Amino acid sequence: MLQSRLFTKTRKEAPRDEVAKNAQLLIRAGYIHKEMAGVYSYLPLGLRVMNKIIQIIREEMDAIGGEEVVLTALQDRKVWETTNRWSDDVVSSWFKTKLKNGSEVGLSFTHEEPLTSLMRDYIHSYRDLPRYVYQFQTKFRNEERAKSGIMRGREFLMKDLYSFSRDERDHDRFYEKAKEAYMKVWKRLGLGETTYVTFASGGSFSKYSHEFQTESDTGEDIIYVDEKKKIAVNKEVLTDDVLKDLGLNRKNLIEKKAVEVGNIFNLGTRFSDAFELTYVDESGNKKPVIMGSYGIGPGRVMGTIVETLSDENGIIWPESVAPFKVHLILVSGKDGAVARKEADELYELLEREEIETLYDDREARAGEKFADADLIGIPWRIVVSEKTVSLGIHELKNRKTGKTEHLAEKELIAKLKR
RNA sequence: CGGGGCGUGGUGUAACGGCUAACAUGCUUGACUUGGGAUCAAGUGACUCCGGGUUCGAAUCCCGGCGCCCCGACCA
Repeated sequence: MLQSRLFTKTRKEAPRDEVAKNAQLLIRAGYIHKEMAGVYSYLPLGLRVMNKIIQIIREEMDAIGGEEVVLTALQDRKVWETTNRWSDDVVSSWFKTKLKNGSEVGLSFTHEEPLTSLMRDYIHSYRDLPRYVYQFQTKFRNEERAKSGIMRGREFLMKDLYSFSRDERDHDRFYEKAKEAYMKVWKRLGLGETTYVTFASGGSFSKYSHEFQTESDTGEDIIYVDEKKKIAVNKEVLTDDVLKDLGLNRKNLIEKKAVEVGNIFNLGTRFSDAFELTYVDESGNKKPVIMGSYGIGPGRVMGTIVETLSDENGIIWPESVAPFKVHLILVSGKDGAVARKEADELYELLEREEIETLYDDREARAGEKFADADLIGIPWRIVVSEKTVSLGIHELKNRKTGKTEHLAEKELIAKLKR
């Protein structure tokens, strides 16, 4: 993509009303735009990152048998009255509005109810189980206090998967698979080293739920990590009994602040009972479906990556989610035509080789372009200037390590194609 | 929802109750320049968040509203 075609621009200063690093950098670099407190639009660069995060999650959900859908954001009051979760006294974060005829509808804050209700039309027999249904969908939550940039918003995207199993044994088996899939997701997103499976409160159907907590000072949670065992316990449930139960020793635990990037929990028959979602087994017995819920917030993931992986000059995206793989920068001297021609040709070559490239073809000084490139944070930078043209080499710099190398064209392409 | 802070050109800041609201940046034009946000020149851009009040006079003081940020509580 030609940078001159990008309508967003970088800015030197962050807006006064943003304190969180994620929002400051993402706004300065032109990834997002703030509409109001806790509500952000995603701009071309931001959308590219978001789509990559989504795709990684999608691939891992598909790999464990997920079937993707998109449910509606407008929600039927009746469905929520089934589980007694319509009232504002029970769920305070509802956004509600009215149809022209006066009847109330809600804006989805989660989807257990509508999906359970929907699945009643499709699950009747043990032959219809198990099912793993997921979506990427906007959630609306009337947070009393939005904060930390894109980390806690009033409108945000969420991947939520719901499992429908015939019994606890099947459910547990999938639950473990989902846990592993989640760990793969963090690894692919560049958060593998700092994200821990964390034991948290479980509710009425299991002793624990599991949160996926990424170390970060902006986090709202306090977790206690056993680094050897790579597991953690949320402070909320930390007691001697729990430690004993999990086989952990208080002495080995390190306190850390962390961001909850995902969570999974056993819903048991809470929703299937309420909606009478049942199936008939081989012997003709009617049984309730066992459900589970598995969430990840892609926007929060994006914010967490920026919080975790950035330096004083800007963002440092992992290759897997970077908006582009390569930032090609033209530095044109007195007679810019030669360098420009060379850069144009290299850009075409990179495009042909399907290496995602942002080409800074603008007429601007080198320093400004470098500063922009650091801020935007694309992993690889190629500089084409009079110097590189006259030497007949390609200069490749790594955003993360700062290492620069000089390569012939073939080597360059080979390296970037990996 | 309790407590605190703050609303001034697009952005970041300044201005004792008193001159035409200043500076930087951005943007436009030109010159010079092209390996780390250069330099110079000329322009552009604000009903000082909204509404009321006090005063000869309000960006500044008072009241109300709206918005934003932070701490805490809450977080299906």
